[in-house]
This record gives sequence, structure tokens and C-alpha cells, in this order.
Amino acid sequence: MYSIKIDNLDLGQIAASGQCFRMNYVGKGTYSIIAFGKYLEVSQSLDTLIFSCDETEYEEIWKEYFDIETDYAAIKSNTDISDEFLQKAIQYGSGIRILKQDIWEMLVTFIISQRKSIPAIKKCVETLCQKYGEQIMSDSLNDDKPVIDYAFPTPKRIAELSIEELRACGLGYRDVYVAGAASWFIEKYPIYQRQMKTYTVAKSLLMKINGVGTKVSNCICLFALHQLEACPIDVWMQKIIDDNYRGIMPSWMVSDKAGVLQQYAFYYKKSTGIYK
DNA sequence: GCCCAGGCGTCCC
DNA sequence: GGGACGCATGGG
Repeated sequence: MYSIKIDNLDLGQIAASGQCFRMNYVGKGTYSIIAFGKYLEVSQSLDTLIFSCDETEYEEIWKEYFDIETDYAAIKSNTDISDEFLQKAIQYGSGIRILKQDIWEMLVTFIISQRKSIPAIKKCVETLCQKYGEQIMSDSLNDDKPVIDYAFPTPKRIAELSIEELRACGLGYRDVYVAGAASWFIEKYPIYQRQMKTYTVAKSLLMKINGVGTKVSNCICLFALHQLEACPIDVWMQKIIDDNYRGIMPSWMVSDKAGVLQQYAFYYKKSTGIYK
């Protein structure tokens, strides 16, 4: 076990914010997360986080994953005070952070995400992991028994699968997209990796992948590459533009922290918004 | 059964 | 560049 103090972080909000699909509430104020081949349990009371791992693993993986080093208070305060919707959204989801997730996993899960609800995405991803992911055994926070779970499958493993096997995981018409993404990741990503440190380059390279368009590429840039100017516009963000900004995209959606503000806005609108 | 989901490719203009 | 349309599947 290892614990830290941190503000501007709320596990429940992050779990529900639609950026990660393998973070779940397991009771007693505790969440489970599977990422980078590790299973973690973490609980929160006020500003204290307790991790099921040791300090070494925290420093190597989870400190980066939870974006502990970024000053979210500064990002929040550097916004237009007169923008009522944005300020409400920031207040409502004040514990949201942009996780630094694995690019291969983001590529696949956000290809899957298109025209699926969040529960449906999660189910689909779990099926892939349980069928084709490597088994993980790890300590639990609240139980003496170790937990058994499954890592996200490797690109190599996915590339070996037939279209039928992929389709059987509930991918629907996205089966060929995922297959193509696996071979792209194995063959092209090592070549492009360096160039992808620049947002505009990363986005255009990703969009050459079949099944990856404007929105999915922005999600990958934001949630894996931590390019905070990337601002995915999905149906909820479009609804915000229509309902709250009279159909005209507000300037914060094209700012250098647009992706962070987008995440507050998305979570707020989706949690409180009513379909009209 | 109906509607819609953190969209995209294709066709057409 | 932008609009219309089809798309597999599951949750509400």
C-alpha cells in the first residue's frame, strides 16, 4: 500500500467521465483500474488516495497515469469568468483529470466507441480482454485474497485474430477497423512515434487509419498523448454548442487547454443534461 | 419493438 | 469543404 495527498482529483468523477473504460467501483470507496498490464485498486477519502501497490509501482506507473504533476487549479482559473456554462461545468466536475493512458488501448477502445453507449463499450472491451488478454494476479485493498483479471490484449495478439473472432467480441462493423489498427500499430507506429509528439501531425497520421476520423483521433491525442489542445466533439459536445452557445463553437474549444475544458463540459452535460 | 449511442466511410455535389 | 446515408450491436 502507498498513499498520497492530492487535490483536484475525484475518482468517481474520473471513472464516470468517459475517458477510460476499465475503471470500476468495487465497493467501500474503492475503484479498480487495469492499465499498462497492471491491476490497481485505489480508494479516496477527501484529498487522500490509498493505492494497493507499493511506492515503486506508484512512481513508475500511476503517478504518470493520474497526471499528478499537472496543475489543474491553474487551468481552471485561466478561463473566462463570464462564461456561465463553462464555470458551472468546471465546478461540477472539479475532480476530473486527463489520464495518461496507453496509446494502443486508446486506439482500439475509441474505434470501438463509435456509435456505442459507454456501458456497451465497456462490455465489448471486457470481452476482448477476458478472451485475449494476459492474466494478471494482484493484491486487493479490502480483501486478503488476490484478484485475478486480464490485461488489455497486445497488438500482436489482436493481429492474429480472424475477423470472425473479433466480430464475436461484439465489435459489429468495427471488426475490420480493429484488425487494421493492429497491423498499423505493429508496422507504422514505431516509425511515426517520434513525429506524433506534435498534435497536428499525430492527428493527421491517426486519421489515415481506417475507422479513425476527427473525433476518435482527438480522443487518442487527448487521452493517450496528453495533447491538451485536442478537443473531441461528439454528440454531447455538439449538443452543448447547440443548446448553450446558439450553435456557434465557443473559443475555449479551440484553446491550448481545450481538451481539459471539454472533459468538464462533456461530463457536466452528460450527467445533468436533458435530451430536448 | 423503438430509439440512440463519446462516428466514420462513401457517395455526391 | 459539406450534407445524406448506411452501418452491427446492445442498453434504456
